Amino acid sequence: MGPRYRGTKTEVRALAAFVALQRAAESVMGATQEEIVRAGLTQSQFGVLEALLHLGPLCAKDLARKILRTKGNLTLVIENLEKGGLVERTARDEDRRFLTVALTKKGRRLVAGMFPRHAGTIVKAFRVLTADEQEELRRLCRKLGKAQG
Amino acid sequence: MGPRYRGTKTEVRALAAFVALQRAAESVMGATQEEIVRAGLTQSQFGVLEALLHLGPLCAKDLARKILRTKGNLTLVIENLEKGGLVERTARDEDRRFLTVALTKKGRRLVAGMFPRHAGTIVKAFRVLTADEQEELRRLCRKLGKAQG
DNA sequence: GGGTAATAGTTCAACATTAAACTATATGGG
DNA sequence: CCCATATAGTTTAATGTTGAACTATTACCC
Repeated sequence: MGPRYRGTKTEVRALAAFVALQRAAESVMGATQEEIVRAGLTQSQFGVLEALLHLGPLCAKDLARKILRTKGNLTLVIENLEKGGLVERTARDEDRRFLTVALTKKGRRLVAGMFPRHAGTIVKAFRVLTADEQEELRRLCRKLGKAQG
Repeated sequence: MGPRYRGTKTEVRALAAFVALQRAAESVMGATQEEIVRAGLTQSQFGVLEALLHLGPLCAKDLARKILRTKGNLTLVIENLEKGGLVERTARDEDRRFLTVALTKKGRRLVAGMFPRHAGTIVKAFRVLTADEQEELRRLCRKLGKAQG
């Protein structure tokens, strides 16, 4: 009903890019969602397991940064993973403020088993882009992501 | 500690692009977060107001699609906006299953007042990219987003 | 027309998420 | 050593989010 907002070309360009960016990210995330739910995990839980698989044991703070959540949230996520016997945490001796979170055998088996299908889903989603386009997208996104914290 | 997962080139390329995509989206969202919180809104609430400002009155289902949330969630988001006197909903006469959600004067004033700064934040975040890069990013993201739902 | 399927929205319970206050540990300068 | 400061993690309250079951309305079709 009301008159639409009309921005400058610069604004329109950035806003359009931003909307597309959000939707693309949501779209690919949605594609991976089903497998994760089927395994009885949340996105955050899977994100933690995946990070531990690829990077080895990490402290909670690093995990929070990796999966883009708050510290407070990580406490719960790790707790729930621990209840499921998928990770274990131990205080670090050098600095007892830190916890080292590591995969258990069961956790490693689970996430390692899920990963090929997970990667396949993402590959499939990205197949609408050529290899060069994927690399260009990555380059542009990295520039954008690095610009802030 | 365990050996890192080593995927094929194709997998590595798609996964790297996906991670960068998520982080870029999070990064820009984070930049806009502060203004939204300061206005006493959530991301979802602001998303609804923004959609209504740009597109005019919409039904809850369309709003859900726009802001990438579930119907059930929209019930609450709209309810909270209504409590704040920012939107009003009226049953549509042609089809009484539909609600028409529209901005009130107060709601319009709020979101229209916020928008320039909001747009400015996004423009600023995207300034690390040239105009051409922004358009290329948009093109790639749209391809990716359209591929699924 | 009446029954069936489809669609819009609501409700509800379970859970996730955040921000802020808090505890515990470490660091560094006087 | 002691105090101030910083950092990692936890707790708590408020709120957001989802998915599934539910109601209400409409569309379709025999």
